[in-house]
Amino acid sequence: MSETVSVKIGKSKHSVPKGKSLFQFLSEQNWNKNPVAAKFNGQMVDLDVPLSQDAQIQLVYPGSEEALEILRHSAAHLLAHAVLTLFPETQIGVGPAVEDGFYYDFLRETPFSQDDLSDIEEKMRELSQEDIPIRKKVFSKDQAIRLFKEKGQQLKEELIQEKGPQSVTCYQQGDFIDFCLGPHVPSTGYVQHFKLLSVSGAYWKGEEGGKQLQRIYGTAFFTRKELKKHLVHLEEAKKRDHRKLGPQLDLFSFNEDLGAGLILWHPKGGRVRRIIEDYWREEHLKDGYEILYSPHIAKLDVWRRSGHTEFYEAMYPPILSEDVEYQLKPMNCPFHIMVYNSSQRSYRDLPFRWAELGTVYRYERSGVLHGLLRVRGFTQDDAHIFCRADQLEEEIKKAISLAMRVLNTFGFSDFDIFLSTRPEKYVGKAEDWEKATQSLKKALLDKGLEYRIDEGEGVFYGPKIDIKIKDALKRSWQCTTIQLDFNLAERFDITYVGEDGNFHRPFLIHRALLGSMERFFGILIEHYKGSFPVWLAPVQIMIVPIADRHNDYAHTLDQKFKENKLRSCVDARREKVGYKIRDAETKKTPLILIVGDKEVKEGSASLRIHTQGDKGEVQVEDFLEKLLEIVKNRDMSVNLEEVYHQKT
RNA sequence: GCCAGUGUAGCUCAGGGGUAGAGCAACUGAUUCGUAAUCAGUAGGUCGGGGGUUCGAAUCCCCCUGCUGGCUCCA
Repeated sequence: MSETVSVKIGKSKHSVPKGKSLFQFLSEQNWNKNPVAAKFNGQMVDLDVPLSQDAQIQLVYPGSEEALEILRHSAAHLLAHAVLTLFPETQIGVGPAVEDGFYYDFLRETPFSQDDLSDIEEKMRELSQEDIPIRKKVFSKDQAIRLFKEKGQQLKEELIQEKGPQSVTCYQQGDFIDFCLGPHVPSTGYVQHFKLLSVSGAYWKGEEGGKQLQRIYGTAFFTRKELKKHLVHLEEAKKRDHRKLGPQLDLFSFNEDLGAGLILWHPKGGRVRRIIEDYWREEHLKDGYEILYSPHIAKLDVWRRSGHTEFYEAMYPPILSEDVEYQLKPMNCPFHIMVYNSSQRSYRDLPFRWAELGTVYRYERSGVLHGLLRVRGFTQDDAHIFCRADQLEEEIKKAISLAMRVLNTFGFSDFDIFLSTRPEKYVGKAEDWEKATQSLKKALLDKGLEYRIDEGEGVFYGPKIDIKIKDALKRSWQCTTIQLDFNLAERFDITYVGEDGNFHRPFLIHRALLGSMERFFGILIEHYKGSFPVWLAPVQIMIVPIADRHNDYAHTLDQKFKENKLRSCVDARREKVGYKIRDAETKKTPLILIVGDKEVKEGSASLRIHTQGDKGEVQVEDFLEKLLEIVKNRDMSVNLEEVYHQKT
């Protein structure tokens, strides 16, 4: 008589012969859905787990995040399997599932080419069709080391040596075996809808100076449809690429002769930037900020004192002037602190809120430069707040509100907020850290904002709040940061005279809302796909006269708009209307006004809205009034429909 | 910085040892036109820069530079 165990799968109870694998049991039951793994008393396991004890089992089905991660992990194994089949001399590194797919690192004398990639993908498909069972194997550490040594897999050998426990789990599919914790899908046939995307370099164990490996990236899904959707999404992202749209829309450019990471803002980009800056200033003044200006260089000693020479790598070498070394500024902080220290401050003066659009220069290594998002010269929307302990919480709240208000206006309403707390190595007093961290938490709580705590992940000089915004494609971008700085406060010995007549150290809050003008502009371009809302668009209205005889009227309208501080333009070229409209549409002009005989006679214009098409005739005064309202309110939508009733 | 790929007209791309090509854009002319491309013509390039191999280099090799995908970095 064989022993049985009692297992509860979901809500149904079963009595099963002890030791039978879950997979086998499910097959016998003709389980109609296709799980990929299971949770055995809460622990994630493979489906072929032996049912050796009474257990509560939850099956993991496609559709869940966990299942997708398992699938992708198995896809990574399939990739390595294919690579070793085609190129047996290759050594395999590590191959995890990542955010949008998976990768596997390989060590090989000749790097993989694009052609290799399609061969590998082809081989993966073959192996998938063979539907090879994936089995978990447990070895002793010594056995495992010997096994991989025999296979010439030194990287794996090294990994097991370093990380392997006494009993080492491996996964085998056919003649491919990998050191891995799992779990995995039951067989290679589960991995069907995948695509290899790119090859790149990667360092062994992520250590710079370590061995250079070849990393192959891919993605995998449970259905063809999902895979297709993801690939379309990638295409969509490409179409929004600000590096493409920027020069196309004549917003900015780079120039090889000028140098890498240095931006040329064109007139149209300059317009948008000015509008952003004007708005930025307006909001800051509302919140009691003062605007500062500071130089682009300072004596090297300033940066020695601030600690930047010591902690900060990304500085350009000093410039020598009359035997004194000067340094191009990578930060604005010391300047603001010097303004603070320019006179004795009283507790009555605080808080100070000082903001500056400060242009800084950082030596970013060539390989990290990326469009407007990572450059060598950029303008931070910086500010420093000096306040007393009793003002701290209020000041943080104000800064958060300002950030939210500004970001909302630009059309961002989806945020990820992070609070980083004290790391092991830190400067300043522990009690100040505690006080500051509590204030940050309280401020977030008060604002009703959800946030995640990165325990011990703070920078050495103070706790901070980071706000990441999500754009139209749900991609996350770091913009706002609100940081306490105990380091500079001490190094520059900032003080105020308190009510008690003694010197006290104020809290120093460092904060940026948009991050940098360049970066934020890049994000905006991608968010809006180059089609800016009316209040931001470099050209808001394109006036299109149908024939030469309508040019005068077109110019009259143009003049009227300009007098109202609107950005309009007349396309008086001797081209057909269709041509001019197409041109304006390609340039993503939000509003197009067409004027012909009828409009001249009636003092009207025919309105066309970008991507929405013909909206019919409008009365100019009426249109102007409504447009001004939209611009004044900084209405994000280009859609005039709600405020504008289409004439029939 | 590292690994790999890549740079031909303003843009998109063809040409891969034997006189540099197309479409769009630009310019000129004709067309005066009603909601995403009118027609014809003209001009435009040290093929990213430098060096080498060769009778001859856009093409092959080396160095530099920019860009792209990653890695590392982003106190």
